[in-house]
Amino acid sequence: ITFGPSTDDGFYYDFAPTAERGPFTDEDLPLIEEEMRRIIAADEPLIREEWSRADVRAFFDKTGESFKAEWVMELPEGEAITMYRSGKGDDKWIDLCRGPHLVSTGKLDPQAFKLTRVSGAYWRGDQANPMLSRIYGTAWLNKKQLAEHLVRLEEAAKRDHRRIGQDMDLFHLQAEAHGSVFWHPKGFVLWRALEAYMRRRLDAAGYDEVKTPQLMDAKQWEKSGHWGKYRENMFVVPDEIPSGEDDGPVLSGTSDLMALKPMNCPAHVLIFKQGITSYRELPIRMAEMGCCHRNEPHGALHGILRVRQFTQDDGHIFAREDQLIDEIVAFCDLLDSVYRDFGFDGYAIKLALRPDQRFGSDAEWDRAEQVLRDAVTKAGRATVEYGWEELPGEGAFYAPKLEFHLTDAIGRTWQVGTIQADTVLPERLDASYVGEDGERHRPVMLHRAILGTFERFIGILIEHHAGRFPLWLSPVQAVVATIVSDADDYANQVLAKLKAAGLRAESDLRNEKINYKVREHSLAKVPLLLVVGKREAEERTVAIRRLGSDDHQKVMSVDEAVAMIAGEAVPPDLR
RNA sequence: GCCGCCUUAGCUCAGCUGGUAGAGCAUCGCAUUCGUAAUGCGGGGGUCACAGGUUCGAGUCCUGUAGGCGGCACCA
Repeated sequence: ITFGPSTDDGFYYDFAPTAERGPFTDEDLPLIEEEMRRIIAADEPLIREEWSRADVRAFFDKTGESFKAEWVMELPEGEAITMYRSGKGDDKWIDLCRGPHLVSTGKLDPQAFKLTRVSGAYWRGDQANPMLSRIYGTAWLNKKQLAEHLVRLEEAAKRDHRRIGQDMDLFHLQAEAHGSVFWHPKGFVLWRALEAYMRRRLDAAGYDEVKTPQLMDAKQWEKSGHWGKYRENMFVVPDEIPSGEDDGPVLSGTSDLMALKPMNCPAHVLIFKQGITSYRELPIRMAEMGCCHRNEPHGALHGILRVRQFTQDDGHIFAREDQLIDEIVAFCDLLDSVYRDFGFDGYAIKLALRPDQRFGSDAEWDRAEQVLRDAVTKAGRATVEYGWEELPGEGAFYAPKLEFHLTDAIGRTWQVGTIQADTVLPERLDASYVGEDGERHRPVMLHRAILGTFERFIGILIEHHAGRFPLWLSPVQAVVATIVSDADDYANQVLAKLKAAGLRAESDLRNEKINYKVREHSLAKVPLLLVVGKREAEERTVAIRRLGSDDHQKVMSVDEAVAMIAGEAVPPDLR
């Protein structure tokens, strides 16, 4: 049984495995390709026919194609249904398809397609249904286009953050802490640059930074609603290990339970609830570089883009209804400015609407969704350039979400930033402020993040820049490389001046040819190479080579060079 | 979690149908002081992911486990 929708760069077919014929494997692909070429070579006409729904149903019942039989019954009754037919005798083939098709199989270029992979996919995208065997392929007008496409894929693979993370010694992952990142010194330099930058931006935007507990009593998670809706994904521990028996931790029984926080919002509400808040104090913008744990399904983990322990640049804005639009617009502008500073000109904005499983009334959801919609429109970003679309059913259980997406090296999109208008959690956790009228009112809580998580954002940043970070983010900004050992002392002086200027610099005094050093530091993606030989040592100069520029070295005095580099290395928000 | 594939030296990989492990780079040592993308020679380095099994004999075959990759499902 086949279904063949097209994808961005090709097509896929789903097959229902049978008792005799299990799921397809990689080994099947060449055989199937060969068969496809044979069909193309046969140059069979593809004939369109119109059938009644009942006839189609009867046909698939007869051939035992139960999935198609099920499918066809959902097409409109009175309309003609198109079937395509080709071949004769043993090769006879007929199938349900909306079309259109080529007039004949021979119109295809037999060398311009390739089957790329097999995978499983649930029938109708539902985990409760049987799994079909899916074959992906890519198809082009001619052999040359196909070859170019395959080269593009190879190029993209080189930008993979996992590849670059290893090559540049930024981080690693290992089974003993599966789903959590080991940040190496160079990777953590990036992290710290990001963190320092975000902290400055948030300070300037009127946020107050806080720090909240990793572990909280399960009862608190029950109140917030996470225990009911999210427990599967939470790491739970007993708050006391029973003594006397050395049977190890007990996760049931009389011990009270604690849970590692999967998000920071409830803790922020608890801070908000300390004391009494006046309407005059709103909005309160609370920020936290919050480390969270989520027990994600194994198959969901992906490099550092989807992990089980991560740190969010989280924040919650407690606001009055009349402040919401302005706050959301201000957030959109802040986020835009941040993304641009990191070199992302393009990103997509989606509005994720109420899911089936949710808290709160329909009226609240109507309002919350409309506030987000209005704010994006007011910010001028509900447009095609921003890939604006609404996603029914994709919201969080407590609030609709604006999602901000960036794209990885091979074109997959990842949600990074978000802002969510939530009335449910303030209600459940009984957060209130005193209004102008002296009465208690519920604030709206805007959950928001710009980077999303440091892990994912750094992963995307790596792929976006292919490891060639802007100077202010580069783990190693400059290397002073000597040509002869007579220049060692001078090189050390240059290095000291770079470090005194606050730059991340290293020296390379090894007894190696300059060609070797240039190659090595270029491959390591060091943005600036300061070459010093006998001549520079005598003249107190350096020859600067920029990454990627072939032999356009500039010679200048050390002080001039240090001042220039220090100027370029200033983070964009401080320029 | 589901489907398929993968796991050999620090890295990238080779090891035919089972006969007891190899290369390049990296590392270490020696020589070389050489002006913008790889200087030469030599040395060291592996329980072949882990645990069982089949076999006279397993990197190679089988089973299980753990990771990884590509999808699917999930993503508060």
